[in-house]
Amino acid sequence: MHTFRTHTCGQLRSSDAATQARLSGWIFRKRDHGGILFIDLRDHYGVTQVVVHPSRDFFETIAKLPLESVATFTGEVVLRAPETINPELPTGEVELVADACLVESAAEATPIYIPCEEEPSEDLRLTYRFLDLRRERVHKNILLRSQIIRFLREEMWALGFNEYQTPILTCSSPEGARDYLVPSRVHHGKFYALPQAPQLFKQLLMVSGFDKYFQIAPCFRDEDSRADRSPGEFYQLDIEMSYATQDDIFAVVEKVVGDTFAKFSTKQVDSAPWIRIPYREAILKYGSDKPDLRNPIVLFDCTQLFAASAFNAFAKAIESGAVVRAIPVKNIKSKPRSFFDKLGQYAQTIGAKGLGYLVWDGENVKGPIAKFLKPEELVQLARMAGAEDGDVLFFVCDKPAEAARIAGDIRIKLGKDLGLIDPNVFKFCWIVDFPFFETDPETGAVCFSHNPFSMPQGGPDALLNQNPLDILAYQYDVVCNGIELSSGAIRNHRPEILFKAFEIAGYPKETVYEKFGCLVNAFKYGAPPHGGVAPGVDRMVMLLTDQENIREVIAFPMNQKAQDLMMNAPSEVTEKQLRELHIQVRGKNVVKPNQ
RNA sequence: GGGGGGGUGGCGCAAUUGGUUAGCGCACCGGACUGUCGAUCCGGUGGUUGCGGGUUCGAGCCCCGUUCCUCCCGCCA
Repeated sequence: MHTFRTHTCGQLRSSDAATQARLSGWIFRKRDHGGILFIDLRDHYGVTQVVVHPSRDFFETIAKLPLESVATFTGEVVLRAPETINPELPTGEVELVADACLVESAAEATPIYIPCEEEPSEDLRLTYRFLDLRRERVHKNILLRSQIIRFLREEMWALGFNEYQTPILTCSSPEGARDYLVPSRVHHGKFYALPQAPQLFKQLLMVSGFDKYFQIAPCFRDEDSRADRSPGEFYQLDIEMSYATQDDIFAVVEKVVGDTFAKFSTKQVDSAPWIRIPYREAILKYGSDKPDLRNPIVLFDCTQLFAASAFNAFAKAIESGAVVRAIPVKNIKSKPRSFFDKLGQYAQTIGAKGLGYLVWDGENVKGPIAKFLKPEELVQLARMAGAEDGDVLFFVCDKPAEAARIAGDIRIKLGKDLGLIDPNVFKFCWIVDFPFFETDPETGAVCFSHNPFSMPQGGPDALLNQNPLDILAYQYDVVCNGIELSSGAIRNHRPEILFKAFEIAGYPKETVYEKFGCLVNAFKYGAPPHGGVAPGVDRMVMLLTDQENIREVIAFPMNQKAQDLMMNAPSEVTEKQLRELHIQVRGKNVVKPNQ
């Protein structure tokens, strides 16, 4: 009688030699020598080599058993001969010599070969996600996600925050993203909505006196996806604090997010406090409100210089409202003509009318637009850019928003193409001082630029006495390596300021009550000043695992068209279900009864 | 809604830019092999090149339509 200890496939070491062990797992790889069979047995914890000798009665069975079948082996842990040690494996100094074997579950040939290094197509991976998740890279991502979420909770608890749950079935909110609607069976013709964020609830918790709230909160938005934005649903580390200033909130995020990045990555992480960049400065210098600060290129404006220049293409555009943004790049004069041509072509594909440039070459300044500029203008540009021999200035001329977008895009492309971006650092920044109002590009009327519930800087006085377009909000974003991690704000907890703000945006008091009655009502009964922030969990994990796509860090993601290919969601429902919900579907996608 | 890229055996890719029988690696099947670890060696099965039409002596490649995936713009307070 042997006594077997059950081990994981990542566990056995040389110290376990000569003991009896039981291992269960998937048959990851087989090496069949006819006279001896090696099996790499895999589970969540690792891989261990199992040796099967031909004298065993299960030898033939195992030799023919397809990969990815699940089996349990028992036998002796044996120290490997020195020349057969596998230094790649933590378990590589030993192997299990199988005495007995039980096939737990024979597999069919899998559509995805689990040890493969090439990426299977997205469709296939999502349809067979349960197999895709067996692959080491994705499996590790999901495990790391779990560990990160645990760490985030521990950090929040350590700072005195408590986690509270908020409803998943709530009411549709008139602002923001499209809602996912859920029809009510009991209330004919009425709908719940899934929360875009627990925004109102966390503010109401502040009114109720829970002064330090957090939640790993699911959020639902019916908007189109991007590589860093999963369709339908995502998770936020939702945070709200009473009596907090903007600096207090920043300190919490710098601690929690900073610690998390330091713990789960070997990359260099900015120490607190992180750089703060006013919104308008970010648009000017980086062409974006989510700048990648690893990229050394910093844009600047040279509208005035070109307005007075003899370069009519720009001068005329400037007369009708265009601006000129310069993109300075160090030491690329030796790039071939094709480099500049291709960049110009790229600029056109993203909507630029052209891409002028100047090359500082020794004593001369060359380039297609050089002949239109006077020597003193070139000197002035060189001074503005700090341009020296070898440097190049690219120019984008367009309406302000377009010029910023295009120049920002080219800045990013140059950063990537020229290898200017250090892959081994995380660069954080706060984007602050968002404008409270903006003009609607279509109607020209004043409207909220971002979040109507944030506190205007300067309070009621600013609302009464300042030009609305000059008013800034206590509103901020956290950006890391060009990815927006989080938005937040100090909230407007005073009804009279809220009413005034909505009045400027053209809404009467009644509208505020109608749309946001619950919040305003709650604020009437004594509301603490409060503010918060909500770093995106998926995006943090994405950055920490160096993934280009957010699907890589979500166990069961939907595809770009918001379909779950594995579960076949969304799906048609029966007529009975629809009848109960008082819903009639136009068109043909209705399943007949009893299906 | 718009723009870019893509769809070739089960999987990942190629096809000298319109030219012979559509190749390669992995997986799979059969055989050999007692120390491999992405085992190796020998042999084999498997393709209506997403779908429909067109141009041509000839189409995986060109044209038109359509569909699916992906990236981006719009959108995401």
